[in-house]
Amino acid sequence: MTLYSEPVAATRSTGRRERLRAETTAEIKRTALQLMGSGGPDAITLRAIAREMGMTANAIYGYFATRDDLVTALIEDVYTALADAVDAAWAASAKDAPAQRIQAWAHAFRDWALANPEGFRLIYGDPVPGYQAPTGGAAPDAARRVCVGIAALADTAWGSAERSHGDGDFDWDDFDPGLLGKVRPAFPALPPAGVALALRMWGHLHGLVALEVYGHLRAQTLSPDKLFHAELVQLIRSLGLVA
Amino acid sequence: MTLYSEPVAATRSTGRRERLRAETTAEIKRTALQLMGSGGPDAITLRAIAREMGMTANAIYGYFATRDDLVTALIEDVYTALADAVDAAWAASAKDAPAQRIQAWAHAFRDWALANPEGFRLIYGDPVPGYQAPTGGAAPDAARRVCVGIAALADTAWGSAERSHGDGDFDWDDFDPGLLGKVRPAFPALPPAGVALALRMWGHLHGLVALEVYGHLRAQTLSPDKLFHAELVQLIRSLGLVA
DNA sequence: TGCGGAAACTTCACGCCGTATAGTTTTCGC
DNA sequence: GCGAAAACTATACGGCGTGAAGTTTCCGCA
Repeated sequence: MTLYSEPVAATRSTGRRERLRAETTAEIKRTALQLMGSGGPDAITLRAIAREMGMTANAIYGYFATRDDLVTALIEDVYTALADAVDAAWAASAKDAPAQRIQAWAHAFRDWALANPEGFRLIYGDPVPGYQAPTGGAAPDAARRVCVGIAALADTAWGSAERSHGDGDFDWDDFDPGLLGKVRPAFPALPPAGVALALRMWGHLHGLVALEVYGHLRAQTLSPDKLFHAELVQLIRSLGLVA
Repeated sequence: MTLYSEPVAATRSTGRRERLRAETTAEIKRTALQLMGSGGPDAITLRAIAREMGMTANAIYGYFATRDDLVTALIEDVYTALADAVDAAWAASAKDAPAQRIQAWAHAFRDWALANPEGFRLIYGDPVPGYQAPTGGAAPDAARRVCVGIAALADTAWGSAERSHGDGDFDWDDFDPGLLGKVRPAFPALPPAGVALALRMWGHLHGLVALEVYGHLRAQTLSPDKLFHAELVQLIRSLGLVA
C-alpha cells in the first residue's frame, strides 16, 4: 500500500500554488499513515504530524478543518486501498473457476489486513480517540465496493449455493437501497437470499480476520493460517463448489 | 450487567479500612463503566472519574497504579460478565437439544453485545486511547471461558458435524496449550478438527456481531436480526443438526 | 491513652493533546 | 508593482495522564 507518493514531474496545467497544496495535503496524510504504522492509530496527532513535517500543528488546519476530518480522509484512502486490493485479486483470478476466485478474494482480504493491521483497525475498529464517523463521503463508497465484491463471490457461486442457501425469506427491503443500487444491476440473477449470503460471508471472513488482527485468535491457536484455510475449504464446500 | 453494587451490610471479618478500600475500588470501576456507557470508552479518564466521585484524579493512583491498570480491571470484569451471560444461557438450555443450545448460546452472545456495545468494544476492539493489553491476568481467563463455551457447542454437535468438518489435518499443537488444558478434559471426544471448528464458529459469530456493533452492518442491511437468524439456521444445518 | 507510621488524599507541576484567535510572511493575479 | 489571498507562526485555553511533595486521617500497639 503505497499511498501519496510524490509526483515525478510538475504538471503545468494547474497552478503552482494548487500543486503545492495538493502535495502538502498528500504529505500530511502520508506522515499520518507513517505515524500510525509505527505507533498505532493513537499516534495520529496533529502535533506529531506537524513535528515530523517541520511545521506548526496549526498549519494543518489550513488543509483539514479538524483532526476528525483528517482521520476521515485517511479512512477513505485506506478503505479504498483495501477495496483496490481485493478487487485486483478478483480481477486477476480465472473467471471460470469460482472456488479459486473466492479463495483469491478471501486471501487478498486477509493478507491486506495482516499487512496493514492499523489500517484494518482504522476502518473497522475504534479508529482514534473520540473520533465520530461522519455520514456520507468516500468511506461508505469503499465499504460498498467491498460489499459488492462479496456479492460477486455469492453471485459466482449462486448456481450451486442456491440449493442450500436459498431460503430464509429475505426481501429486497431487508437491505439498504444504496447497496442494492450497486448489487442488483451488477448481479441480476442474485435474489435477496443471495445478498444475505454475501453479508454472512462477509461476517465470517471479517470475524476471523478481526480476531486475528486484534490478537484474540493468536491466544488460542498457533496456526491461524491453517484455520483460515479450513474456513475457506468449508465455505467453498458449503456453497456447493469443489476446489 | 450490574457490576460493583454496594454491599448491603459491612462484614466484620475484615478491617474497616480494608472494606472502605474495596468499596472505593468498586466505586471507581462503577463510575468508569457508567462514563463508558454514556460517553463511550474514550470517556474513561481518571480526571472525569475523580470529578464524578468528588476527588482528585491523583487519588485514583492509590487504587490503580496507572490508567491502563484500571482499564485492564474493567476489561476483566466486563469480559467475565460476558462469559457469565453466555454460560448462563448454555446452562439454562435443554441438554438434549443441541440445536436449541447452540441458538441459545449464540443469541446470548449477540444480545449481550448489543446491550453492552461499549463493553464489546472494550473487550474486542481498541479499548481506549493508547491502551496496551498486559500479558496474563483475568481477561485471558474470561476469553478462555468463552472459547470453552464455543468448544461446548462444537462438542455437542460433533457427532453429526464430524462427517463434514472432520478433515483439515489439524493437530493438537496447532492450538494453545492453555486452551487445550481446559478443552480436552472437558470434551475428551473432541479431536483437533473439532477445536478448529469451534474457533471458526467463534469467528463467524464474532464477525457478524462486530460488524453490527461497529455499525458496518446497519449500513447494508435493515434487518440484522434476520441475518443473524439465517446465520444460525445455516450453522446448525452445516453441523448436521435439525432445528 | 497516646503515639508512630501507614494509608488516603490534595496541591502543584510537567508535557502532551486539539483547537481558537490574532498576527506575520509569502505568493499569485492583475 | 501592488493589493489580496493564502500559508504559516505565536500565543493561549482547557483537558489529559502522571510524578513529587505535602497534609490529614486513622489503625495498631505500647
